[in-house]
Amino acid sequence: MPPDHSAFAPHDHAACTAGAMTLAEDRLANAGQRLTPVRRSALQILLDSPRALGAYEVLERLVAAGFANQPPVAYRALEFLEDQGLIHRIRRLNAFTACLHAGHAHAPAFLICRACHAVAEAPATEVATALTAAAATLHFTVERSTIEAVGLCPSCQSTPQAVA
Amino acid sequence: MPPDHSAFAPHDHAACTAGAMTLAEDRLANAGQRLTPVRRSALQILLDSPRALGAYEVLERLVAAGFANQPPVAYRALEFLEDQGLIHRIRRLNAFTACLHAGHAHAPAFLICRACHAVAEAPATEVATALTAAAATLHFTVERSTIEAVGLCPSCQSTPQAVA
DNA sequence: GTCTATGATGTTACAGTATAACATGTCAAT
DNA sequence: ATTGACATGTTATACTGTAACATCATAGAC
Repeated sequence: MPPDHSAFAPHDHAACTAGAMTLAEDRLANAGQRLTPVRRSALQILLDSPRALGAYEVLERLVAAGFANQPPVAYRALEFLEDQGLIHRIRRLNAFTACLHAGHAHAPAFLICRACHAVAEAPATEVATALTAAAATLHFTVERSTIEAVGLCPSCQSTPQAVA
Repeated sequence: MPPDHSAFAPHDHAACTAGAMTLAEDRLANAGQRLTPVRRSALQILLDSPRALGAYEVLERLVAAGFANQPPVAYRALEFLEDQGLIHRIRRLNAFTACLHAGHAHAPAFLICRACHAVAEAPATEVATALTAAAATLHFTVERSTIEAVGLCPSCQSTPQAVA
């Protein structure tokens, strides 16, 4: 993995997704969970997308793959995948993105480019630690966290199409 | 202010809200912005609420105060107040909460109790710093951030009604 | 004082996001 | 074969948010 490996840097995406799918299969097998056709398709759809997709965008693609055109079809698959840690929900975008590091315990941070709408997952152990510590001073125990940043990715900083 | 001052600790809430309203008036006057009746009401509604309110909950209360029962009435007031830093949007809840520290530059973290649904604002300078640093390793520049944690507040930890 | 530009509000209509509830199907273990 | 648990199909609806345009109020220019 190159030192600056991230969704913002060029990389062999096909290899990423193939690996992620294999990893997902292993993880689910170990957890006694089933990667049914609709779940597998939903995961593949997100792996194939360079940006986060809304539930209804995922649904469109699922329909193209032969599934029924009903919101619960998409939402159920997405909920399952999120519970299993295979995808993440980006709250600011009402969208979902595949997790390329499934398997690591992680409370990742998401970096959302406001110009090109790319989303990258950043390692955020220190961020999560700081958050847990801040919460502890109020005697609050953190179970899950949402950490998202909006800004400009490397490419969009150079090409100043960057309007507010 | 007591050392553990927070939304989770008992305090003179009426004094808080009165102070916050005064502060809001000052800030808006300095910024050349107007605290119109609907904006003032919306802010008061959020100040009076122990928990974050959805836009439509705010709208209900605005209607009770004599404003029109139309979504834009609430959304416009809320958007204005958020732009001015007087309230915050909690993305995980699709809800809004008054800011009791308006005036300080801050990228606060929000602690959401999953049992009683109280929301507290935690000082999060270190969290924001860590996030900016993590982003910098990917050459991403952070402009705004969303930092939210779900867990258990002090009261709900003691009284184990705490179901998942 | 009245004109006018700006911002705020009223109003209609709709777009987008998400879930409840119940029927049906599938599959594995007994 | 039966059953129980999980998964899917299906209908309907609830919740969240915004576009677009008309009207109104306020403050400053003259």
